[in-house]
Order: sequence, then structure tokens, then C-alpha cells
Amino acid sequence: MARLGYVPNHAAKSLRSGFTRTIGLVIPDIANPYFAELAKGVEDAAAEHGYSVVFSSTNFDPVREDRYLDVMRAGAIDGLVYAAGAPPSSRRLGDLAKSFPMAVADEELAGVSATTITSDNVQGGRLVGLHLAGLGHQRVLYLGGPIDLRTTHQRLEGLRAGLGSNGQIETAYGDYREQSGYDLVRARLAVDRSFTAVFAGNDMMALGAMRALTEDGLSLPGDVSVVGYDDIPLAAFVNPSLTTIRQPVYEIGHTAAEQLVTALLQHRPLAQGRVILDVRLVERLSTGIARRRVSM
Amino acid sequence: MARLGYVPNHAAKSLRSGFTRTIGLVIPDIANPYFAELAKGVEDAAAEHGYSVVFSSTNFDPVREDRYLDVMRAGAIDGLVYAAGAPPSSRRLGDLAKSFPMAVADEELAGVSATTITSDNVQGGRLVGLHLAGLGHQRVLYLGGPIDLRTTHQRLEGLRAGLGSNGQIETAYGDYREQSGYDLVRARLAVDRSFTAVFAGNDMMALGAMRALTEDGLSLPGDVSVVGYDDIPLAAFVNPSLTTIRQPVYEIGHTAAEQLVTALLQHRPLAQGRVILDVRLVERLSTGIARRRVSM
DNA sequence: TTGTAAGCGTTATCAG
DNA sequence: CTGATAACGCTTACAA
Repeated sequence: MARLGYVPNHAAKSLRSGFTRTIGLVIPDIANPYFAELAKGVEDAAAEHGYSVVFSSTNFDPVREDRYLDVMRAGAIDGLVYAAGAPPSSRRLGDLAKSFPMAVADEELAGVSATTITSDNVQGGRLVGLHLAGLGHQRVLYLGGPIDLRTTHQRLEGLRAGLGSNGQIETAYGDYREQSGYDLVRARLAVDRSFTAVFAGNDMMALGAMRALTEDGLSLPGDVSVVGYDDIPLAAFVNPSLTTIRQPVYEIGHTAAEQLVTALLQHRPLAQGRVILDVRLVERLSTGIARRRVSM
Repeated sequence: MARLGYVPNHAAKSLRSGFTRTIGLVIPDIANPYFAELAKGVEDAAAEHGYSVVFSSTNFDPVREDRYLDVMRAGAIDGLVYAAGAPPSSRRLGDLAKSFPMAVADEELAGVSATTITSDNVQGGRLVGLHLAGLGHQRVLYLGGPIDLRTTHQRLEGLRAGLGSNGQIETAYGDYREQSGYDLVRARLAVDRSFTAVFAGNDMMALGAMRALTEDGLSLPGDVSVVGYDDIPLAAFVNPSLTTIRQPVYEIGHTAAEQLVTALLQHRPLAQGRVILDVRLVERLSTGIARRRVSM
């Protein structure tokens, strides 16, 4: 009978069943290609199971985050993929995770014990360390991301391990934007020119670092090698092309949503596990043999 | 009082009121930076009015588009921002637009009389034509996007007008991907080397064109000038940096959602208007004075 | 002013 | 096994 185009009303169905077949996705910024790719993974996984995705770019705006908590409490979504980092403000989210199905992607939220899907940040750092050590680098400038993110420390930890006991690491922390990579390198060059390699917390900061180094008259990778993180599309196009760590960001999003949705469909609580996906080094032209160290 | 954290149930509210305070967004691919920026505009405008956004990347997949029609008919969303171009398959969408609040962004859907928000594609083409004519170019290779999109023809029309009566235009049509720009230029070079400039339908095709030209031993912009369209972030970073038309894509998304949501809030049908936003030429290093024409 | 009842469209349950 | 009924949580209208 109902093949004259009958479609059950969504609101009534939700009211009756308690489920909306919709999940939320919270990210810092959809226009950031890294998170756009993650969103794509989330949406694909959701669609495979008949779920829709409502997304929210928070920009770390507490107002916008709060609005989302209301959406959750109103039962407008059945679960949440949270990939917006860990602003100290949203500690409230931690409590909520206990009672609301939630998968955390891309970052480990301090104090939140939900299923977490990340890539192997320690391994990423280690691959960079091994690569640089293999090229003879011993003095490395590490341009970390936000200092309150765990990934920032994990990548440093890996770098230390990969570089070995002869390595000497200077650290500085930025905010993942191109300008901050530029600023940090300029500031560093003013006091210390002994490093032969820069490892940046993401590709945008690496680009900023390259800009600062080039402006200073240094050649890449002749004088200084640069390594990024993420492998955004830009990385292959800049000059010199950027050696970087490729994160399986689509997979991160896909896995997070997959875990969430299958748990939802089975009326089963989310396992409080950790999924750690592999990363790999993409070797391009921004890294090369270390120059002999010049005396300061 | 209800200030111990009471939040009205969303499904019940929707069932009763008939409105969900949610709009849909249909785009071809969220991982495409152009559409990600558009999505950001949509979400910002929606959030300003308390609306949520569920998005769907269709990839022009008819199955996924059909699923969306059901979501609409189920009343899960109050309206739709459609920015997924005009695949011939979805003519059905045209009928639906008559009965469902829908704003069309970025493209004019043939036969769909909804509010349409685009940038001024004729003007974009004209700016390119004037720019190239001013540099002495007369023979231009136009690498259009999909031939069934109106924008493809509008930009050509503008180019013709801007170039003036001395201009000679060869045309070829691709699919907006880097590879198609590459392929079209290679094919063209095999039969005709008289053009001194290439105008590509988007930046990705322009990059492909640059690759093909460079591989052929031509210098940019010494031998051939290249102009793109969109001004994606990559455009500023490639070598030589790409002269291109900047579309206000965030504005397109924002305006589309704004129109949709305000109409919804006022229980008023969407005006069947056209909003055409201005574009501008971003002059970079991929265009220069036309070389003296070499004989074939 | 405050309170009660009906109905939105489903689905699950229970009686026939 | 088929068919009527109640309940999901809210809002609006009407009665007290």
C-alpha cells in the first residue's frame, strides 16, 4: 500500500522510540581541511548505517559549546563524536560523557573516559626522530601545538625516543596556525642558530617556519630541514615540498562514528577503549642531510 | 523553577509544532575546501538563529540523494540549502523545491525556481578577460568545468566580453579535478600551441594545467599565463602563485542559510529571488605580458 | 490567573 | 493473527 510515497514522520518516530538516528559532530572548524576530512569520515560511516550527522564548528567558543550540550540534553541526537580538542572550559563535557554515548576523536580528553580514537602520536614523533637522526641531525627545534593538548607532548616524547641519546631538542609552543610557526622560528633564530632541523606540530606551522627560515636567508633543506604533521594537500605543493607525518584522519572520523553508531544500534554502551591508528612518514624535499654545525 | 537544568524534549516539541529548528545542507563533498567554507557560512548563519545543520556529502551519488529526499519528507528538517550542483538525475528535486523551503547556493538549478544565491560568474569571466586583454593576450584556452553547469557557460560568456572582439577562444570541458586540467592541456598542446593564456574553471584544474604546461617545457608566465577560479588556499602557495577569481563562498553559504532561516522563522515562503554576490580578481604571479605569438 | 485535556504520528501492547 | 488503544512530551485552547 504505502508505496504512494509514504514516509514515517521523523519527530513522531523519535518521540515514540527515543532515538533520532542522528549523531552530532563537534569540531573546531569545518573550514580546516583536516577536520573537513575527519567530518567526511564521520558522515560516511553514519550514512552507511542510516544515520544523519549534525555538525557544529565551535571555534572553541564556549557559547557555542554550551548550545550543543542543550541539543544533547534535548535528545535531538543519539550520540556525539567529539573532535574539538580539550579546551579547559568544557570540563563539563567530561561529566556528560558518562551519561551520553560519546566517541572522542583525534585527541584524548583529559579526564574523559569515553572511547577514544586517535592516531599514534608517539609513533609519529618517533618516525620523525628516526628520519632526522638518519640524516645526521642532532639539534632539533620542536614547534609544538597548544601546550595543553596531550598530542603535543606525545609527539615530543616520540621525537626524543627516535632521535636517540645524542639528540638535543629545544621546544616552543604555538597555536597550530601558520603565523605562530613563523613567529616562533623568528624568535628562536634571534637567540640560537644551532639547530639543523625543525619539527612542527602541524603542517601549517611548518609552512610558517619555512617562511621564517627562508626570509632569514637560510636554504631548505641545505641549511635546515623541516618536518610537518598531518599531510594536508598543501604539503605536496609548497616549495620545497614538505616532509610530514600522514595521519589517517578520514579513518579516525570513520572509526569514531562507526563505533558510536554500532553501539547505538545494539543498545549497548560504548566500550571505553582506545583505538590507535598507524601513521606514516611521507618523505618529500624539505628534509636532507644535516649541515655541519656552525659555531654560534 | 526549571532552572535545575530542564531542557524541553526535542522530538516532542517538533511533533507538536511541526518544526525541527534544523536545516539540511547538501553538498558534493565536505572535504573539498570550497564547499567546506560554504558549509561554514551555512552553519554560522544557522547558529545565529538557533538552527542546527545536518549535512550530507552526496558525491553525486543518486542513492545518497534519494535518502535525502526521504529525510525531507519525513519532516526531519525544516528546509534545505542545496549546493550540490545540478546532476541531471535529480530533476525530482526540482519538483520538491516547489513544496519545500529550499535555497539553492552556488549554482542555478535549471528548472528549479527557488531562491538562488551565486556569485557573479559573468563578471568573474569578464574580469579575467579584461585582465588578460590588458596584458596583450588574444588567444585564450578556456578550460571549463562540467558542460551541463550554467556557471561554466556564464564564465565563458564573461570571458568573451572582457577579452573584446580581438579575442580568440578555444574551449574544452573537464570535471573540476586537477587531472582533468592536466589532460585537457596536454591534448590541446598536441594540436595547437598558439594560445598564450589559459583560463581554468577552477583552481584545481588550473593547477593541472600548470603541471602540463611546465612538463612541456613552457615557462609560466613567460610563455603562457594561467588564471584559475575560486581562490582556494593552495592558490597562494603554488609556484608561481596563481592569479584567480575570488568567490565570496562563505558569504554564499551564509546568505543562503540566512534567507532560508529567516523565511522559516517568519512562516513565510521563500522569495523566489536571485542574489548575486560580487567577485574580484586576485592578481598573482601566474599571469604576465603575452609573449609574441610564435608561428605554429 | 491557574489548571486540565486533547492531539501531534508512531509503535508496542493487549484484547478480541 | 488482526485490530483497537495507550503512551512518548510537548503546546495550545479552553474551562474553572
